[in-house]
Amino acid sequence: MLENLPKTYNPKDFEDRLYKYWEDNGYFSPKIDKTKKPFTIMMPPPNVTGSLHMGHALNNTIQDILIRWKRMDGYEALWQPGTDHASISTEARVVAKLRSEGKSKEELGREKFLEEAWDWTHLYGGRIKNQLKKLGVSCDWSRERFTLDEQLSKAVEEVFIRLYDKGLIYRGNRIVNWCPSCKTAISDAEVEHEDSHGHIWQIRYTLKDSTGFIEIATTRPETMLGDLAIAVNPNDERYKGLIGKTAILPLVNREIPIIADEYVEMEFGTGAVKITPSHDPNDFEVGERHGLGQLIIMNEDGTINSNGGVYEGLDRYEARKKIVEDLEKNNYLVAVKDHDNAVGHCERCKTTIEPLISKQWFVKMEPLAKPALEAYEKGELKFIPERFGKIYAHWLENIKDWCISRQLWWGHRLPVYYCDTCGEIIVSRTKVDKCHKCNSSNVRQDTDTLDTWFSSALWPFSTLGWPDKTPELDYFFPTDVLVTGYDIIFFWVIRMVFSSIEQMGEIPFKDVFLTGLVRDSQGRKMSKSLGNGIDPLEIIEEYGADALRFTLVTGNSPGNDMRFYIERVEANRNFANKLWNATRFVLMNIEEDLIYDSIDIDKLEQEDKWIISKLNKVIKDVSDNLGKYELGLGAQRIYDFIWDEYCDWYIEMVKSRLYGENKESKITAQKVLVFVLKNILKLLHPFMPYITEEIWHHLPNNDKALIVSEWPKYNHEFEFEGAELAVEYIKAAIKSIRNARAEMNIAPSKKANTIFVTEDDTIKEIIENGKRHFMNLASAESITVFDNKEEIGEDNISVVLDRCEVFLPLKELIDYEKEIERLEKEKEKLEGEIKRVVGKLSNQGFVNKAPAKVVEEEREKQRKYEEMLNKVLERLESLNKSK
RNA sequence: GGUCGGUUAGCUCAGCUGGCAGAGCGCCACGUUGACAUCGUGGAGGUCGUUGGUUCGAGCCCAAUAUCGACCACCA
Repeated sequence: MLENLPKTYNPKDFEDRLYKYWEDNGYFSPKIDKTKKPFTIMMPPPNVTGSLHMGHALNNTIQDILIRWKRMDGYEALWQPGTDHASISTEARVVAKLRSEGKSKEELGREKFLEEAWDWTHLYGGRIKNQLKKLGVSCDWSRERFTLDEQLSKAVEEVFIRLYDKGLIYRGNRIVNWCPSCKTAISDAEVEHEDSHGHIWQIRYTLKDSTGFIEIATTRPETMLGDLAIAVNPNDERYKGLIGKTAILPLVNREIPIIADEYVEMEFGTGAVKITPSHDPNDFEVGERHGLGQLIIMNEDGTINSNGGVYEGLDRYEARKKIVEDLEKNNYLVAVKDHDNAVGHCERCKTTIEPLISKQWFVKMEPLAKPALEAYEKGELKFIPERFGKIYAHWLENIKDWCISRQLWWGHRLPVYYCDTCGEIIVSRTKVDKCHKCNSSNVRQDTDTLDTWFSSALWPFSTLGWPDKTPELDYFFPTDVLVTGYDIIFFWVIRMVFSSIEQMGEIPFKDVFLTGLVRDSQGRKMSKSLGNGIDPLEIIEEYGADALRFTLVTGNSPGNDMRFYIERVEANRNFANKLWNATRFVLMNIEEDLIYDSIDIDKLEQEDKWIISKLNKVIKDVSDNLGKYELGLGAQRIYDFIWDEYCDWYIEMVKSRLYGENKESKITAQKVLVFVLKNILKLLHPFMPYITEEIWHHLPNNDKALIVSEWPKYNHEFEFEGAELAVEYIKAAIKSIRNARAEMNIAPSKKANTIFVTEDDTIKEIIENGKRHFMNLASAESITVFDNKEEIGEDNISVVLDRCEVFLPLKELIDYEKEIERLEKEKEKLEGEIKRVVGKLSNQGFVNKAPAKVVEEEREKQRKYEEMLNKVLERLESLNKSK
């Protein structure tokens, strides 16, 4: 007996130790080996100051499964890890921290603030890395990168300058989404629209010539302070006479023109729209068309500015309230109606977005989007599941320019300088002290930083050393698959694709595997505010990383949200325990000095061939599943094989040989036990890396770690169809016998002579060969095989099988009422089956058109069921007679 | 308004190219044989949301419909 395992599976005993062992041995670090194929995955960089949540656990588990599989399958597998500086959220946290200390970012100044931010980063920066390690991720930590690393910053700067030089980055005064809380512009992708129940106010503007008035409708009355016109549709008969006239803006008393523009929809509201070019994207365009100019009425914090007259200083919502009151007081307000519309919110802080005209930097998207779309349309870029391709394409087809400047300090500062003397804009790789145009030294760098996603868009190549030509970039790029949540397709996936095409000339990855959300057991999104988040680390602590990993990849399909149930983790922990104990059994029953590395096919017995043949199929299926990203199916396949075939049947079948006298048979069983177990461990390793590696080191003849062992291959020598059929027949027979005994309440300990009656030579042979199994697994005391039942007495339990009948002469235990009941049930079942089969076969269409194989199978079923039914009827008849 | 998902056992979900409906949990009965009670054996439980269609054959394909959900969207 070999070194034993502890009696129960306790993952805490070895998980951390094994992780260190893998890492210390450099197993996570691939080499550049041109004789081997690379396989690369870029880890979506978590926020540097973030902490591990179920979403991370899910997609990192998936990535780890793929990486471990490919590594074993002979690839140089690089999994590139790192973290993201997450400008807006990190900055918000540092600002909040400062506020709690009674300080503000402004009074601290840029330099000091950045010091604070770096302190914060260093304080929390290692946390998520250590949490990921707990999960067992086999990424190459020696290559860890951070988006603010010097190298990556260089890449950011390089891309900015290249795009600027190509005219793809420009500065413009345009309507942007402004977050009054974060006090920065954000991109369209960062705005979340949410339906809200609001109001629409109908307001009367008097005409200057006192000939009447015009009524407009608005959902944001406070913006009237910035009105520069009223627009109507040129085809609107109601207003034809008013076009060109002047209206007086209520409360403000500004004179504004009534203009005609196609943009106005006659059916909506009153058919007349107030135009506020500085605070609404549509109005902005109308304003441009009609040369209305601009009037900004709001400060960056959402309060009304000095252009708002008496309303100056009020928050936008206070101003709204006050303005409505004043309108009402002065009889300008005609009506208020309930009105639902979608309001934009800041993705980070949920504050309502204020559309605001502002001078910002933009990336011109159309030329970049086009090839990104083509890559998808040509099929170079694939999505799993496919439906996400449409979402990707739809976004690209409707893309708008990307606002990339942020009024934040934490991030990549724009490499842009302004000459205050001559107004020149200088974009430069190096610090600029003097204007190259007017030679003035009155030059200052732009204070803005870039959108975080601008740097993460470069992640697939910046982490490999770009813009330098590095061997890593040459070997590992492009990557193979991206695994990420569907919620960041717009933020990240799309931007990586076009950035990569633009800078590298090719797509950054071929496949995009999208995961769904992990929700709580009630189907709610896990969130901090709800307090319903489940901490992966707590789960790992209690059940082990393997159980958590297995839970996350089974029981759902890619791209679908999943509910997280602790019961499922428990079930998977139990599975690990099952494997653990199966291994203990094997270890208790093998010999130390035996060589287990080869098995001799000639010496294999029936059940050996059966399990090896089954294993062979599992190897094929799991490999296929992994290749198609069907991780859940693959995991399930191994689970079933381990539990239902290896543990429930093979181990049970082989026990008698292990305890028996036949030395050679025993050795063969021992070798097969170990052989199959080793293969199981390999197949399961990507899913449950810890337990498999731990067990592996207890098995004999293992010279290297499981993590770098070879992935099993399908082997044609292991196709044993005959043995498979035979063992499956035996299994079915054992189940039927057990069933009959259980229904008759006969304890398994009560052994019975078991008499088989069959004329079929194949069946006879199977039974003869399977005697042992009936004795051990079907409570048989002895086995007898007869050609017919004449030699058998009357007082039996009978079990009808395919081409065979089994009799258990347990006279004193038989309750004939029950036996009849049981057989009646059997009869009904068979009659139902026969009805179905006969129906099918009497359909000429089926017989003529279905594949011959299918028809033949049905015929065979008909024969089988009818034969079995006859036996049941016979049996019932004789029972009723003797009653 | 547009697009896309889900609807299968009591619960949560699988179900690959159309060919006898599956798993885990839960439930019922029995079980301490030296791997495992984190277990074993047996069992109950489903008109695959509804209606049509295609097909020899539909959980799967098509069309409607109901319902829940997600995403996109500048109707003031």
